[in-house]
Amino acid sequence: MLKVYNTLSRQKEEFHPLNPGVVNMYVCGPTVYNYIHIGNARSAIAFDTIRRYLEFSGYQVKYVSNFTDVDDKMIKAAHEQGITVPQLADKYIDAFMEDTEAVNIEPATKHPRATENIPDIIQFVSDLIDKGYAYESQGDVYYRARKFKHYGELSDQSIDDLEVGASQHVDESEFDKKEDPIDFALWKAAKPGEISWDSPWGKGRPGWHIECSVMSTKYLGDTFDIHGGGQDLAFPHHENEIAQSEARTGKKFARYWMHNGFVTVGDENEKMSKSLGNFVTVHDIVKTLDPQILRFLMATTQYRRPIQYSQKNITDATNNLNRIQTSFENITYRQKNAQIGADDDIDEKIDQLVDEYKTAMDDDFNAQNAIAVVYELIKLSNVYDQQTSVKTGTIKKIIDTMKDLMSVFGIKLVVNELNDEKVKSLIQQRNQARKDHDFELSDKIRDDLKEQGIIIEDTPQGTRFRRE
RNA sequence: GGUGGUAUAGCCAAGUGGUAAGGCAGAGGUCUGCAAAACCUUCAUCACCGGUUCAAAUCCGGUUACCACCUCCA
Repeated sequence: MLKVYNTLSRQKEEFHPLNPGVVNMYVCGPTVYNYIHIGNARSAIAFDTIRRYLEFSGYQVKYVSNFTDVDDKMIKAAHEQGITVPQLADKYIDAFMEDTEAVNIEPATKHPRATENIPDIIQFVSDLIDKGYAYESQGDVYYRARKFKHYGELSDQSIDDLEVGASQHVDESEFDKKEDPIDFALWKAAKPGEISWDSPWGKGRPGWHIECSVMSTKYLGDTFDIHGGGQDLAFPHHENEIAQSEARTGKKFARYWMHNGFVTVGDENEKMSKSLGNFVTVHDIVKTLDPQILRFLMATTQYRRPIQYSQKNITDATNNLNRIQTSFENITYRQKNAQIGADDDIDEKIDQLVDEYKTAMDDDFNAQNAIAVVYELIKLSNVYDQQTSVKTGTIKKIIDTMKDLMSVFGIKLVVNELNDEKVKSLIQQRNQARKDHDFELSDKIRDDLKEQGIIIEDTPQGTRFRRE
């Protein structure tokens, strides 16, 4: 039985989707004014891994993730680069797709953009005004936070304890337009020259939170199963989404709220963020780092835990992934000279490991425990590999299981085919030299191949080789 | 000030009452012509203080440190 930590209740709950067998989930995507940094990637990887495990468990998943393609930062960045807001959005949405593909993130079922849903947003805001939850003020529209009786429940804040302006990011000029300082903008009047859309309140654009309420309910229904995002979005973004959506529909909005932990940098474990300027973009990092390693590091850390981005952690991840990959290639090689049939006791042990893996992941996607099970499978495989007699059926089961379990983490295990005739002939020469006890020559051939990045290993089944 | 989170070996990290998973790094060994890969062995009393209990990393009370959020953030 899958259990999920629900931020709303602050405990693990049994997971039962609204419609049996189907999971509808929405994950807050980025504001597309820059390349995504590895903190954004962590969030995307965490929820992609969750999605993959849900699918592995037999659910059909509808996954919606938005692009926020208009807001103050977009307008500012477009102005600085001398391009329009839509041009800026297109540029970084393309980059997003490229970067997320590199770390093997499945495209969402739907990637809606805020600017493609302006009529729905205007309708949504109008509905809130009609219901008395929102009011127009000098071309802006604000939400009466205090009127929504559940306000603060997600972040466990009582309205009176919210210290207005504590983050020092509030625009002072807004206070004059609000009935109450905790009210938040649904619609913002355009300043001269800014991108805008016509609305009943004059020319303007959506506020920050509204687009997620509109797009999630539009594509997934008034009530859906999982809403995810980074921990920093719980307040105010998700709190406001709940207030907007439930005030409008009178129904429960998201049923399970899931928040991923941060990527931190430096000895102080400081949060990586665009505003602090201490970020590394995926775009840059994949130039020097195999994206699979980044994916492995992030997917095998439990999603609520922080991840320290450090050379040490990258090195560890590299070593671990190499170990899995090498074991996979070795057992694949061992199919040579395997006999027809299966070893039932080994097959049974593999089934047990798969069960342990599921138990781990069913516990709020405990990837740390799950990957520990994969290491047990690796060990089992390595030991089996060295038996004098092995069976094709069991080897196939090992290979398939490794692939399946790793693909949940977004890691593709493939054998790097090396069909270089020159290499093969060098290996033949080397083996002849070894037969002749000309170890000087055989070692030279091995060293030369190593310089080309090809590793030679002698086994009882022959000489196997792989790329470094 | 309010709220949430974290503190386990050199590093990463699991573990919510029964005597510390796993990985990396390190040490020793086996296999090998030598290697490589692999396997085996080895490596901690769990931030601090007090309490409950036959028994606590795990529960309770207190202390300390760090991180995050409190309308820009994944």
